[in-house]
Amino acid sequence: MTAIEEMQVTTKKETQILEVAERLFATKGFEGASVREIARDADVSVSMISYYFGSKEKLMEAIVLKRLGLVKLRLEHLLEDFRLSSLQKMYAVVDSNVEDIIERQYFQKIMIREQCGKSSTTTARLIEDNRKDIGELMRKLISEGQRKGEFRGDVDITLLMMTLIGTTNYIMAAEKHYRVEHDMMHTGKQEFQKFVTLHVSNYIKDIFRHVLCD
Amino acid sequence: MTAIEEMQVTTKKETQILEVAERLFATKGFEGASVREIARDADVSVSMISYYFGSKEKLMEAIVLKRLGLVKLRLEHLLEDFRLSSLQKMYAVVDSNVEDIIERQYFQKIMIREQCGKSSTTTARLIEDNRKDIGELMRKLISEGQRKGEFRGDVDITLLMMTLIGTTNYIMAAEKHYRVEHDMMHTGKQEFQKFVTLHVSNYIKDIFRHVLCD
Amino acid sequence: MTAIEEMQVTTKKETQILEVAERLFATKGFEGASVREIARDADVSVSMISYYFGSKEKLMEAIVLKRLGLVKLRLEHLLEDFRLSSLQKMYAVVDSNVEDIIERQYFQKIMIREQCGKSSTTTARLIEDNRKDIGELMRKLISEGQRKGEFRGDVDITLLMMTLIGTTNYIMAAEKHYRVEHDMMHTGKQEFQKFVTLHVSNYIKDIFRHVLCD
Amino acid sequence: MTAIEEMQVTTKKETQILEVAERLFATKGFEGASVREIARDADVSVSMISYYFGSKEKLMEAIVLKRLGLVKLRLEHLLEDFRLSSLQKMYAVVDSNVEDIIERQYFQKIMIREQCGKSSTTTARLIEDNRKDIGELMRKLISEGQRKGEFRGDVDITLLMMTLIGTTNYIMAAEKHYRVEHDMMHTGKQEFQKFVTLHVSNYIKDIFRHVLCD
DNA sequence: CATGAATGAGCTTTCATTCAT
DNA sequence: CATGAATGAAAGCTCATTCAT
Repeated sequence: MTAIEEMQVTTKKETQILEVAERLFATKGFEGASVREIARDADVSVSMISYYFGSKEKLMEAIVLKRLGLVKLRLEHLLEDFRLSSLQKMYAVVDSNVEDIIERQYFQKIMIREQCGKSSTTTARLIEDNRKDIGELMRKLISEGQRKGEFRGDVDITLLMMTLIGTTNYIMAAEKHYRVEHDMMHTGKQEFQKFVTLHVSNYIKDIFRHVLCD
Repeated sequence: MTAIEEMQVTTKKETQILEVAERLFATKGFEGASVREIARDADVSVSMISYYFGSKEKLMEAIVLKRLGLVKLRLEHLLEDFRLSSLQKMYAVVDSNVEDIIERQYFQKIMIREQCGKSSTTTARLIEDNRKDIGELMRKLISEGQRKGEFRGDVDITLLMMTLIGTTNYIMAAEKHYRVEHDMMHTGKQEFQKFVTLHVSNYIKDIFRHVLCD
Repeated sequence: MTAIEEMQVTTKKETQILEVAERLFATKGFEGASVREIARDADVSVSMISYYFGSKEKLMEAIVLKRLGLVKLRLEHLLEDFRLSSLQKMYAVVDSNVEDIIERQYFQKIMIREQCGKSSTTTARLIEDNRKDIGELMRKLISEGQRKGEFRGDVDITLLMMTLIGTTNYIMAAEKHYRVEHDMMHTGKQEFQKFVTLHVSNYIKDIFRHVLCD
Repeated sequence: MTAIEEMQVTTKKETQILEVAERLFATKGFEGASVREIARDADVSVSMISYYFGSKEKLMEAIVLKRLGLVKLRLEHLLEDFRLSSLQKMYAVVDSNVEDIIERQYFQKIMIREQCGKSSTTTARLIEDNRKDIGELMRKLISEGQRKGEFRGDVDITLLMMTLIGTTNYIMAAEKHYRVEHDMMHTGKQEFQKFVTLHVSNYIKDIFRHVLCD
C-alpha cells in the first residue's frame, strides 16, 4: 500500500457501501431501503454496515456529512473571489447549485426526503445546520450587492434560494416528465444532463436577474 | 338517523384512517409509517386497514386518488372560464396551486416522496397520469395565450410549472427555515399560512408574468 | 367459553410460554435461552412472545412476578395463625420453603442466577423488594418468639434464613450429586422429592432449633 | 530480563483475560458476557481470546481448571496434618471454604451458575469430577472422626457440606441484602470481608459441631 | 360488518470466529 | 506471536396480513 493510498481514510468497501446506500436511500427512502439490500448491492456482507458505520442511521449521517461539507466549502471560496461582481457571484451560485443537483441526484433526493420528515433525527440536524450556514453566506452576498447598488433593496433572499433549490430539485425528481415534455425520452444520460444544466441554469439566472435587479 | 347520515357514520372510520395515514405517510414515508401506528392514531383496530382498503399499498392509492381527482377537476373548470384573460387564468392557476400546496401540506409531501422513488408502483403511475393530464391542460392555456398575443412564443411551460410546484413544495418542506428567516417562529399556523399564501403567490405571479410576457 | 374459563386471565398459549420459559431460563440462563427456542418448545411462533409479553425481558418479569406473589401471601397467612407456637411457626416456614424450593426447582434456579448478576434490571428489583418484605415478616416472627421466651435473644435471623434458602437451593442445584451420594441415582422424581423434602426439612429444623433455642 | 520474567511478560495478557472473563462470566453469565466485552475490559484485541484459548468455551474451562486444582490440593494437605483432631480439621475445612467463597466471589458465582445448567458441557464435567474428589476426601475425614469417637455415627456428610457451601454462597450472592440487614451498607470491602469471614465461619462451625458431635 | 388472535417473513444488530498479513 | 478486517449465523423484535368468530 503506497503512502497516498494510505491517506484515503475510506476503504474500497466503505466507498461501495456509501455509494449504494446513497442510491437506495434516495430511491426507496431511509426505511424503505434495508441494510440487507444495501449490502447485497454493494457486494459485502450485511455485518459490514454495522462494522464500518456503527448502524444504519450512522451510515446515513456519514453520507450527508460527506456531501454537505463540500457544498459549503465551495460556496465560501466562490464568495471570496473579489474579481467577480455581485451578480456574477450570484450567477456562479446558480451554476454551482444546478450542477450539484443535477449531477448528485441521489443525494438531492435524500435531502428532499429528509426535509419532509420530522426534524428530530441527527441527520435532520446536520442538514438544518448546513442550511443555516449557507443562508448566512447568501445574506452576505446579497448585502454586498445591495451596498454596491447592483441589487434592489427589498430582495427576499430566502424565497430566491428556495426558487433555485426547489425548482431544480423538482426537475430532477420529475426527470421522466421533463424528458417526455422535451422529447428527450431516449437521450443519453450525459447529453441530457448537459442540456438540462445549461437550460435550467439560464432559465433561473434570468429569474434571478429579474428579481434582484429589475 | 337518515340514510345519508348513516352513510357518513359507516364511513367515519374510513375517513379517520385516510387522514391519519396521509399525515404519517407524509412525515415518515410509506415504509416508515406502520399500519399499527396508523391504526392507533386513527383509533381503529389494525385489521381495519386491510379490511377497508385491502392492503397498506391500496390505502396509499386511495389517498392519492382522492386528492388528485379534485385538483384536475378544479383546473378544468378554471380554464373554461371565458371571462378571464390568459394571464388572469395563469394567475388563478398559481393561486390555486399555492393554496393547495400550503393547505394540503401532508399530501404534497407524499407526492414529493413518491417522485423520488422508482416509478413502478401503482401509486407512481397514478401520479404520472395526473401530471400528463395537467400538462395537457396547461399547454392548451399557453397556446391560447400565445394565439391571443398575451404570451411570448418561446415559453417553456414545463419549466414554468416546475418552478411553481417545486418552489412552493420546497417552501413548505423547509417551513421551519422559512419561519426563522422571516421572524415567524411563533406565528400561529393559520396566520402563517395566510401570510405565506399571499407572499408566495405574488412572488411567483411576478416571475410568471416576467417569463410569459416580458 | 364459560364464565369460569373467561376468568382465567392467561390463555393456554400464554401458560405454555411461561412454563417453557421458566425451564429454559433456569437451565440456560436468561441470555442463554433464546426466544426462538422458547417458542419452539412451547409450540408457538416466535412473535407470540412479543405479542403476549412485550419482550423477552418482560417475559422474565412475568415469571418472577407470578411466583413471588404467592410466596409472600402464604407466609403472611402462616404467621397470622395464633394456634401455633413461635417455634412451630418457624418449623412451618422451613417446611414451606423446603417444599417450594424442591417442587419449584426451575424458578429457584432463576432466582439463584439473578442473584449472581448485577442488580440493575427490573427483575432484580422485583426480587429485592420481595426479599425485603419476607425479611420484615421474619423479623416479626423472631421478635414474637423472643418476647415469649421461646427463642434466644441474640439470634441472627438473616444468617438463619440464608442457611435455609442457601442450603436448600444448593441441594437442588446439585441434585445429581445428592442422588449419587445417597444411592438414589435411579429413584423416580416423585419419590426422590418426597424423600428429600422430609430429610432436608428435618435436618434444617434441627439446625434451627439449635440456633434459636439451645 | 530473565527467562522467568519473560514468561510472565508473555502471559500477562493471558492473565488479564482470565481475570476479566471470570468477573464477567460471574456477573453476566456465560452467554451474557461477550468476547468483545471481555477483550475491551482486558485491553486486548478480540481475536486474542480465540488465539490464546481456542474459543470462548475453552476460556471458561481454563478459568475453572485453574481454580479447582488449588482447592483440592489445599484440602489434601490439610487432611494429612496429623497434629489436628478430626473436629479441628473440620473447622479448618470450614475456614478454608468460607475464605474461598468470600474472597473468590466471582469464581463461586460461576460455579453456582454452572450447577444450574445442564451437565453436558465440558465445564460441568470438570466441576462434577472435582466434587466427587472433594466428597471422597470429606468422607475419609468423617470416617476418621467416627473411628476416633469424635463424631456421631449417623452423620450425613453430603448435607453438611451443602450447608457449608450453600449458605456461604448464598450470603455472597445476596451480599447487598446481608449488608442492609447488618447495617453495613457503606462498610469498605476489606473490612466487610473480614467481618463476614469471621462471623459466618463461627456460625457454621457451631452448626457443624452441633450436627457432628451433639 | 368488525376484530382480536396469531403468524411467517423480514428487519437491524451483535455474535464468536477465521484469516491474511 | 499478534491483529484488524471480514463474515455467516443467529439474536430479539416488528412488520403487514390472515382468519375464525
